[in-house]
Amino acid sequence: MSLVLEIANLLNELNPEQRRAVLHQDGPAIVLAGAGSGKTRVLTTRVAYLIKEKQIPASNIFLVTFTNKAAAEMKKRVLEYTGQNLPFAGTFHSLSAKILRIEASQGHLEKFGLNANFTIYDSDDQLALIKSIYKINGYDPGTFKPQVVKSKISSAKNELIGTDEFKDMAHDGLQLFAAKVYKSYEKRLRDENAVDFDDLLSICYQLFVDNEAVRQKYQAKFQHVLVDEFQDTNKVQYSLTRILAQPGDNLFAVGDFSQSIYAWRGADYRNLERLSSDFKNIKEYRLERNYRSTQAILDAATSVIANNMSHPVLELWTDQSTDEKLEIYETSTGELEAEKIASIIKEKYFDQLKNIALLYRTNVQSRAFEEAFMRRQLPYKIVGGTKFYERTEIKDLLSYLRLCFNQLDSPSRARAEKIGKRRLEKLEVWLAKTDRSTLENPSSCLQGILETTLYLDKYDQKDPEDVARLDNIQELFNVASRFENTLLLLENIALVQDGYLANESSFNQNEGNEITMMSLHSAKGLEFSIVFMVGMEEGLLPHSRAIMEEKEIEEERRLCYVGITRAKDKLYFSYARSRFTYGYSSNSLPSRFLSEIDQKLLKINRSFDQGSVNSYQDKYYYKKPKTPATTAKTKDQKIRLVVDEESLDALLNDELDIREFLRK
DNA sequence: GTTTAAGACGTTTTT
DNA sequence: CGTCTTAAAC
Repeated sequence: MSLVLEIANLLNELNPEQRRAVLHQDGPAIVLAGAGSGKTRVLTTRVAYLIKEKQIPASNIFLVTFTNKAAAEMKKRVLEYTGQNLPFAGTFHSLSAKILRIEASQGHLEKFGLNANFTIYDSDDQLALIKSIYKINGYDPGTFKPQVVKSKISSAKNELIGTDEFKDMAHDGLQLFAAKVYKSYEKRLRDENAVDFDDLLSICYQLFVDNEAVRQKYQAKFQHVLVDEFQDTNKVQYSLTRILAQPGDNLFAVGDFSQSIYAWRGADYRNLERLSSDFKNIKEYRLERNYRSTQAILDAATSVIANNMSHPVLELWTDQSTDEKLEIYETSTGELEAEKIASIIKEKYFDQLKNIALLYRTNVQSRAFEEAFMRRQLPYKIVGGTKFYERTEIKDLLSYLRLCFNQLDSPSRARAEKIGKRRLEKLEVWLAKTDRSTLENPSSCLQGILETTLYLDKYDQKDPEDVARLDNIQELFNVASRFENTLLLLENIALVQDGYLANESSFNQNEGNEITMMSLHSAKGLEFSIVFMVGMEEGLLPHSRAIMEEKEIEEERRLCYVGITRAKDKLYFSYARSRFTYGYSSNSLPSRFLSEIDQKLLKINRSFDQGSVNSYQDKYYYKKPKTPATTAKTKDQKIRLVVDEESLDALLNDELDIREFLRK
């Protein structure tokens, strides 16, 4: 008996809407898939359908996602369904890198100054390169910060804007300056046989545009192109997708407007709409049945997101009815907010901590909760934070490793010089007399580096922090031993930033009984039985940086929507009436998003604890605006402009910076 | 080359 | 209030 499931069985498990999408025939399709509507299942079942029913070879399917984790999950499921591996399933970046490696070895990337050994620069390397350009040219880092210039260059590349075009478009000092740096930056990359993250996509696209033979080769190969999270594509990703889908236009794009939360990285949800105008014959499918949350949670999510005017929203529904309300907790201060949540968890959920997620807008908010959890001995883990490959000791060793294969790699050289000039000299002597096969073996290369440079001498066995570093180095050895070739190891590390590959065992879901804490951004794609959305305040969610622009408010609202739709059974909101930020304590207002939720769905718990403020006026809160987009805005603006006595005093006494105050 | 102190700054971060 | 960067001092 075969372990491989029959396609009919797979189709049987789908609802009619899902099945219609999976059975889409040739030509372009767009699938608007709401949160928790089973989009991964639809994508993977469709791939199985293409392979088993349509006889499409697995290697002729191009399946692209945004994270390595999502790609791994889909590959796994397709393997279960069909018994076949998908060689071209991955992230935009990893798939582009794969294509570039192949073409570089054919000499097709010479015009980009790249040979088959090209190095991939990560975000730190990019910054190092830019700083080095500043230094050489005597640019002042105070006038235009390297970080800002870096992001300008990055967005230009994502928009497929070259150095000349960028210069022509520049109309202010910063842009003119960035144009200069951009030009030198590109030259340096080419001279150093290197690409940055953005280049992986833009050079791949450029190659397809310039080289007809190469383009046709891949267009013929990839008979079907499937894209996940299409609302998060940027211009170069959109263009790549389009060009690869030709000539058959067998493009299957899955996405959800309401979950677009990466505009600041160039993602443009309008790409979903653009599909409909670029492909006249496109078929649209909608998945609105939700398998995750209770109806109350879905109604809350929908009532919030319905206030977004610039994109369509889905109406999620479920047959899981419940009369369980969503709860709001108000406390007087940020510290008490953490105490309150910690005590609720301790009392009600002590035995199911692993089902709990605590979500916040900014990472600094985690601190108060960590302290409160520790006091009550509630175990927790934080998702995000410093990544494995971003640690000093790992980056140090990686720079040595990279120098073994590309001596032109300036960020690695600079780093190695910083570790010690003598160490670097010894390394170079060793490199000259060591044969290629030793270098290509990851373990012996690393071993050789450690023996030559005496790098481990930097650390003290008695210092606990250093012991942790030594452990990390051991972990790097473990990762290295799983690769046949050092170059492959380096490429993997460059493309897998979150290091889940390094900690596979600990990454395997929550085996321990711990509360999971993370930012709202990190929570996308996950689900938890019990969710706490904390810091529901104007200034935090929506973030103070976003409150001036309606467009940005809408992105914050989508972020709120993403948070709400993570919850399966129970959802809590909390906010504090005053909060310490940047050393100042300031009064805060409940988030406008709370007022957008139907009151009937909510249970409000106010605690009139110590420090209760008299000026608290509940008439301003929790009133659903009649015509959301406009009244909500003016009402909130009115509130914001009121200067309370406390702030006024502080302002007059110069204790409070006016900008600080206006930020709220 | 390493340590220390003053100074600046403060959202999110799939690759 | 913290963290990180940079300059200045050992």
